[in-house]
Amino acid sequence: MSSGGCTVVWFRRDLRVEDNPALAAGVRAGSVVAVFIWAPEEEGHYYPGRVSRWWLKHSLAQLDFSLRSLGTSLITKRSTDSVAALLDVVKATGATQLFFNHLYDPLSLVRDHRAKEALTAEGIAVRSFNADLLYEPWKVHDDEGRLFTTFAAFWDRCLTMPYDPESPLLPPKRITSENVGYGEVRGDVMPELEDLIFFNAAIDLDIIALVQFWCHYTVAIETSFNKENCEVFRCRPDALVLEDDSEKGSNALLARAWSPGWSNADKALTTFINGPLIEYSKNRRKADSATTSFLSPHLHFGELSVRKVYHLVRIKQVLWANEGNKAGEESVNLFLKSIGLREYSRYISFNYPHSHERPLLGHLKFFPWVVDEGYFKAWRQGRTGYPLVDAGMRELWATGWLHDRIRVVVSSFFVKVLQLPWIWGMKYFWDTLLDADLESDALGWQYISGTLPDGREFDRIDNPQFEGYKFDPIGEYVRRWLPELARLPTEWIHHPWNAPESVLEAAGIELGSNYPRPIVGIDAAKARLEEALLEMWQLEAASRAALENGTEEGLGDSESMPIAFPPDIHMDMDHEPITTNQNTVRRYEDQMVPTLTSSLLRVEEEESSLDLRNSVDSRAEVPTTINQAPTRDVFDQGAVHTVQNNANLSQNIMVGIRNAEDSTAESSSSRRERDGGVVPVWSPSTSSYSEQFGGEENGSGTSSSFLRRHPRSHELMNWTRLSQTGLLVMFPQYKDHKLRGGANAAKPDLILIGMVIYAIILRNPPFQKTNTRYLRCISTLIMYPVESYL
DNA sequence: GTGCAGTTCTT
DNA sequence: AGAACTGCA
Repeated sequence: MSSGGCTVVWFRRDLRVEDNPALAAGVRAGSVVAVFIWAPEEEGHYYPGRVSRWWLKHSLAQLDFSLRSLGTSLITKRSTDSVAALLDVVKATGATQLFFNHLYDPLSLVRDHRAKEALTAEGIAVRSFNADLLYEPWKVHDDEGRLFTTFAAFWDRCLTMPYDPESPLLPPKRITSENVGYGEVRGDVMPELEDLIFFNAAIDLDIIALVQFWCHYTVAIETSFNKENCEVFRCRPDALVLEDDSEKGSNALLARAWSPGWSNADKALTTFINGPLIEYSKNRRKADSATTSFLSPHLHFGELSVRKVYHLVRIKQVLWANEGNKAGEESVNLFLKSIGLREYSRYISFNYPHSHERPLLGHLKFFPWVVDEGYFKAWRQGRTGYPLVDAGMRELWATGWLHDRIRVVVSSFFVKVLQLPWIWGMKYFWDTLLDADLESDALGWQYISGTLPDGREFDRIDNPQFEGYKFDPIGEYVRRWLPELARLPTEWIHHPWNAPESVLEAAGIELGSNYPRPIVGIDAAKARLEEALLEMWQLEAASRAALENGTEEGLGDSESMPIAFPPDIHMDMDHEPITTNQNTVRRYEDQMVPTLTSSLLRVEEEESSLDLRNSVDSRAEVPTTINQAPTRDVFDQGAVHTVQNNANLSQNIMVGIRNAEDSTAESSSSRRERDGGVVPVWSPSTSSYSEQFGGEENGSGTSSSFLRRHPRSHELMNWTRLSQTGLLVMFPQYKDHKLRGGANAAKPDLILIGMVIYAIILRNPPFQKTNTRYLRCISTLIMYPVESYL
């Protein structure tokens, strides 16, 4: 190979252009081919969950966007074997070097080693860098060169290392790209538009992102329609199928609370450092506060460099220290500690590669876990009977997010009260958390489970009732996520099982039907835990004896069986077939899932109130009345009322979208706006909408078969034939808009809007039956962000 | 300085 | 649960 060959920069969990050492080195060396390989099968049990893939998808899109503005683009490949895919890329481009940044989870360590060997054997120069940590795991050890086994000592050493973490690198000014590999992956225009639709439907918070997408797509659409062919999109990251159709509806909601991508990450960091950081230590106690950094998903995907975080935060700390601001200084220490825990999780993972599947303390492997899928399910669904735990689990399910405190509460409950194997809980976190991170979560669960040298004592049980009053003193958080308890006085909110009958009645709660009784009593749990520990020590002693007698071979820690994985969990685990049994109440409970409402969507007043008759009525058709009362009563008050009205409309739309995607879905996601602008409502999810719009009750009817019959019906439309005046007839409210100056220039914009709306209609049979007024509501929803941009 | 009660934190 | 820390007499 000639020395002038280009460099392949292999992106993984370092999806940023700033402070990316591999990219920077590649740019320095000449021209660059940026590659991302999607090979989730390599992750085995840890196939990324729905929300995690959603994040990745958008993060990749933004990385691609940035790379494009620098002169290259991101080539994405779908593969089942990353190393083979890399070899392909190298061969196709004639690259002579491969650069990438380190990862520290066991799977990546093995894979990256393999990549290094395979490519080196082909004569490729392979170099790897540290982009994920302040200090590489092999650089931190005590004075005798031994590894640390407790966090405090580890972190102390990190903070007193003789040299500072590397300073962050600036983004490259431009990237010389190698014009090979283009055209290899060809998207067509319609899948792109689908993304746009969901993007738009969910965007109204993030104008910046909209502008980016808007420019990007407008150009693309103009070109494609002038040419009458759709090959403008090449090598788009979206060509990877990171979310399937049944997931898009739920995912659309995530975009309201989160903005993936490295430049958004950067903004989030700035916002945090200039805002909540100073109060970090004061506020960290509340479960519901919006004062955490919200940076974890950004950090997981490497959109943000920890070194940059570290340096910026330290600068603030020095500043506050000089001002004598004790609280601010303390806040920074605390925040850095959580960065330190992330650091430590990599350290542990690297040095003890089995830490994600095996307790670090040997004797714990003898603990007799309770293998009870019923408990497991109750926990996942937030039906354990302990309000704080249930509220947390429902928030997790609905939003993919949990405050750290609540993570501790629910996982500690899982391990200590239910005594389910922690690996199950970890797997569920992996599947549902937006910031799912193997190393961090393994560390967290090991800590909670007491399987670390410095973890919690194993025989300690935290009482969710007391924790409840500690983290959620007035029950605000519980009421938000468990509307069925909303009318319960604060005195009883964290222990409804003690409340007098009259109080429960007044609150509309019937324990055991409306809201469950505690699944396990704390005292019973304590007794069982003691027994289990006794058994564990006996087993351990027996095993040691057996080992000493040599009657058992190879029972060393390194060879013991890891705990088995849970039976398959699906994100949509609530999708049980609707049984036709007579027990309506039970049935209703099982299907109780969150749905979204939002106050953020702007709808013209009159329109919404009219159309809401429909949706409210349809809700009344839900086959139970038990929960109707509390839900309504809570929200049918004053100002909240209008909020809910608007919210219902959006809910209707979202559910409509979802039903079209997956008509069996009884569930739709819900979310919480960080600053509380949204009222979530728990409602029975029985397919009232598909009923209303002509589906059978089990939803397997119209909508899905419509899509089956017309899988790509939206492609049949030739958009160039839509006249501008035609569009203005459809959407007269925009006739006064000066769209990008000049009538001709306006056309692509209107076409785009038209396409979006039309595609929504085509994809959603419910809307086909609605009138034009409703249509205009929808267009208003979609146009709102466009208007702000224009 | 001492003793006590209440609080806060534990990776 | 227990150590460490607070405020107060």
